[in-house]
Amino acid sequence: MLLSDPLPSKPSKGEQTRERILDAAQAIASREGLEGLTIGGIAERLKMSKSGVFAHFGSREDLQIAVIDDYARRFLDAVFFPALKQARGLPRLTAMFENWLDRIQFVDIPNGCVFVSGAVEFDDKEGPVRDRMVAVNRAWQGEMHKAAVQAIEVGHLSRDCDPEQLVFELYGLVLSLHHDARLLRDSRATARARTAFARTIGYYALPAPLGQIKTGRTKKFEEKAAARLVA
Amino acid sequence: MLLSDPLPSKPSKGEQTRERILDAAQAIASREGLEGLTIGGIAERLKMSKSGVFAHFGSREDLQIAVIDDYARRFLDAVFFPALKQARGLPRLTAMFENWLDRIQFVDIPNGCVFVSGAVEFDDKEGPVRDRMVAVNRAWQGEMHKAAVQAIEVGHLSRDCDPEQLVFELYGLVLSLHHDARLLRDSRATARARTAFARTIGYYALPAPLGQIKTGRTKKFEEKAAARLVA
DNA sequence: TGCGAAAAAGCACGACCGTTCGGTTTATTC
DNA sequence: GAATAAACCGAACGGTCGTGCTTTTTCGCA
Repeated sequence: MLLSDPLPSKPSKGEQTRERILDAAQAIASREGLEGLTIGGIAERLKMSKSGVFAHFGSREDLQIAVIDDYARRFLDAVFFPALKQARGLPRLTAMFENWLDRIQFVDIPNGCVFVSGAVEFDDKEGPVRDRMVAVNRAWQGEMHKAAVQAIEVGHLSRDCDPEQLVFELYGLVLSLHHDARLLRDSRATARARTAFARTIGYYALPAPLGQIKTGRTKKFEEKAAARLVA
Repeated sequence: MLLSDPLPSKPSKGEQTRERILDAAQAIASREGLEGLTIGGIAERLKMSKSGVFAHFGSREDLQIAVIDDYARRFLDAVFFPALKQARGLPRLTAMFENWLDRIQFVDIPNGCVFVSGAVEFDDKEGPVRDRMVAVNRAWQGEMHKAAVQAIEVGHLSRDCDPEQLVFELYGLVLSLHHDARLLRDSRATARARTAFARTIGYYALPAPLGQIKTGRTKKFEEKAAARLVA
């Protein structure tokens, strides 16, 4: 990948501001939730007119959906795809969780997580926004599930381990972290999530090679991860 | 406790409708969240005028706080106080979690949980509503913590068990249950939470008396619990 | 039964919401 | 540089929100 993206040769004016709008919307939705996202709020932040902002999306609903997609893209870019560089099994599963923790700690704790707030806001509101919310959620849980299955297949985790059960528990750790860190402002929450992850994995891990599995968190890895989070 | 409460001899008309308002507010806040709670919505549901509803609370904020307090009272009545009838240690801790699961399954899954939605809605909004939300949350986590400490003291759980860590993990199970059951509509979530609870407790439990500890869930207990949930 | 107080209603206000529309400015293409 | 298209603005509409005021209805009690 080159420094200057060659594919879209000239990002037109409209696409440029569309990106700026999406950025602003992302920032607002993080703090106020998808329901707190208003056209006027974006316009004020961007010093544009409401109608100017509105014209880029057919409706507020389409804007909310675009924010969800945008958030999902950033999330997967920072959490999932880098983990694919790790070997199948526990290294990859661990990398996914660790990247997730980093993302939560450095991005979602200060700003708020659209997955978490959106899940609560739309769990009872039928419609296309909810549908998209469910879709991206299932996609991420599906990747976690796949990684867990691979960890069983390669012999890192016991065959007694139910992958869906494991995903359920890991997801709960992140939700509890989000809850304690944001509502209760407990700075020890991240450490607790990490401790619980180790204990949970340790329970399902096959005893023999447990201590030998490398998680792939080298110094260079850490640096790259930190750089990704900024973007 | 008698069938007819003797203390407030005559519930005045005002207090009666205040209760009706609180009931309606509870129902709406469960589905729409505390931010979706509107004076007009309550008035419509109760076939009253907006101003008639408004007069019972000085402001919308006070109404939201009243809803939080009311929800906390019902929650503790259904989940916490009945568990105090169980012996200290694992029986009581287990009863608290099981009552919590029942509450989630039969009340919060269909309607939505104010603790969960409120935590997300107000984790970034400074003010008295957030403060109250934090207070009731700390109170409940504090009771869980106390029960965990007692379980260690009486020798049901290992001294290596960090009570705060345990509360963190149990809270996560309930959050994950709420997430999967409400957003993804996965009916197996309750079973997963129960499985994870057993595994977590099993990890910290002292090996010797584990199988002998009674959880106190007799048939009569189940009937009483079911009756409580209706109220 | 009547009277004072409490409760509810009626009405209006200012603020903000998403959305529409006609006109103006800016960018892109020949 | 002119012609065409895309981008943007400003004003306005209908609607909902919380919240004050004033009036009417209803309740509770002597």
